[in-house]
Amino acid sequence: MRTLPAPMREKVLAAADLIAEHGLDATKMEDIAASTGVPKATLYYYFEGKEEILTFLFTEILDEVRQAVAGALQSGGTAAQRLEATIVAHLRVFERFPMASRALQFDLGRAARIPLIAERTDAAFVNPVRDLLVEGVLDGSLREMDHPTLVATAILGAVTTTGINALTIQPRRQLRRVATELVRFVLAGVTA
Amino acid sequence: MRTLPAPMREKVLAAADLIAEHGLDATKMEDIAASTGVPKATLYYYFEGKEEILTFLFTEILDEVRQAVAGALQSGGTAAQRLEATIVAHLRVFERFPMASRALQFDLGRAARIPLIAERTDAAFVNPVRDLLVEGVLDGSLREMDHPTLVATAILGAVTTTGINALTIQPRRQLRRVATELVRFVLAGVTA
DNA sequence: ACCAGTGTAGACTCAGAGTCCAATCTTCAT
DNA sequence: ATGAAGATTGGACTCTGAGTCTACACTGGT
Repeated sequence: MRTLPAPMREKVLAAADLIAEHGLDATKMEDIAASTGVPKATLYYYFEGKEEILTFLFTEILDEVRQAVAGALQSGGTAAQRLEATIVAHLRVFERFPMASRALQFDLGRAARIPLIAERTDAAFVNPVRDLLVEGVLDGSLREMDHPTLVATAILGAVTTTGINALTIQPRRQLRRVATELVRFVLAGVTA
Repeated sequence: MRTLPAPMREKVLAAADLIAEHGLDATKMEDIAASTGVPKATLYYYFEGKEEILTFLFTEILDEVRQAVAGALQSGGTAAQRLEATIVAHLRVFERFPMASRALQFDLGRAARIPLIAERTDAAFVNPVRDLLVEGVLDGSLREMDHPTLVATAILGAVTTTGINALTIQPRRQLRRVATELVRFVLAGVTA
C-alpha cells in the first residue's frame, strides 16, 4: 500500500459507509470508485486489492481506539477508575465513527485473520486493559484474576458487541446510558 | 431451502470445516461439492445459493445453543446459579462444534444481517438470559439493572468472544478454566 | 527540455457463482 | 408391472466483477 495523500485519504475513508451497508464482498470496486470519486485504476494504484482497503479502514479506526484508550489510561485515579474511562472512550469511538464501526463489525471475523489487524486490536485494547487489570490488583482497586488476558478479551467482547448494537445498529440509545450500564456490569458483574 | 434428507444433512454439515478455514466468500461452491461429496447441481437443488448454506449451518449450531441453554435454565437453583450453568452450556457448544463455531465467528457480522439468524440468536441466548436476569432480581440472587437486554447482550459478547478465542482459535485452554474465569467475571465483575 | 512519479481511461483476462437441461435413478400408488 | 412425480447428477453455458495492462496526460524538480 502506497502512502495516501491527505485528500485521497479522506475520500477513501468515505468508503466505510458503503462497506458498512453490505460488507466488503458485496461491495464492488466500481461502487467504491463511484461513491468516493476515486477511479478504479487509481484505487489499484494505491491499494494491492479490495481487502487492503478494508485493512486501511480498520487500522484507521483501531488507531482512534488506541489513542482514545491511551488517553483514558493517563486520566489518573485508581485502575478501576481508569478502566471505566477506557470503556467510555472506546464507546465514544463507535459514536464518532458509526459507519466505520459497523463495517468493522460486519467483517470482524475476516479482520481477525488479517495479522496486522489482530495485532492492532491487541495493541489498542486487549494489552492495555490486561495491564490495567494487573495494575488494579496492585493498587487494590481490582480483584485478583487467574487469566487477565482472558478477562480483557471478555471485556472487549462485551464492549464491542454492546456498543455496536446499541450505538450503530439501533442508535436511539444515549451513549451515557449505555456506558453507565456497561461499566457497572464490567466492574460489578450481575450478582446482587 | 428444501428439507434435507438425513444423510445429505450430515454431509453438508461437514462443509463447516472448509468455511471455518477461509470464510464463506473465499470458499468455492466446487470446493464444498468436492469436500462434502455432494455435487454442485445437487447443492443448488437444495439451497438457493451459497449464503443459504451458511444460514443452514448457523441455524444448526444456534439450535444446539438454544437446547443447551434451555437445559441449563431448568437446572434448578437461584437465577445466579442457572446463569452460571447457561454460560457453561454455551461454552460446551463451542467445544463440541469447534469448526462450525469458527465459521460462525468468521462470518458473524454477515450473520447478524440475516434476519433468521439474528432472530435465532435472540431466541437462543439473549432473550432467555434477559429473562433470567429479571428473574434473578426477584429471587434476590442478582442485582437490579436498568437495561437487562443490554446486559444480556454484553454477556453474549463476552462469552462468544472469549469462548471462540480460547476454545477454537487457541484450543489449548481447558474448558473448565475458561468457564470458571468467565463466570466469575460475569457474576462479580472485576472490582476488588 | 527531460525525467520521474502521479493519476486515469478503457480494454482485457479469468475465476467462480449461479442457470439450464437432458438423462438417470427412486419411490410409490394404482 | 407401469407410469407419474420427484430426486439426483453431469456438464455446458452465461454473467458479473476482481484484478491486470497499457497508453496517455499532468505535475514538479533539475
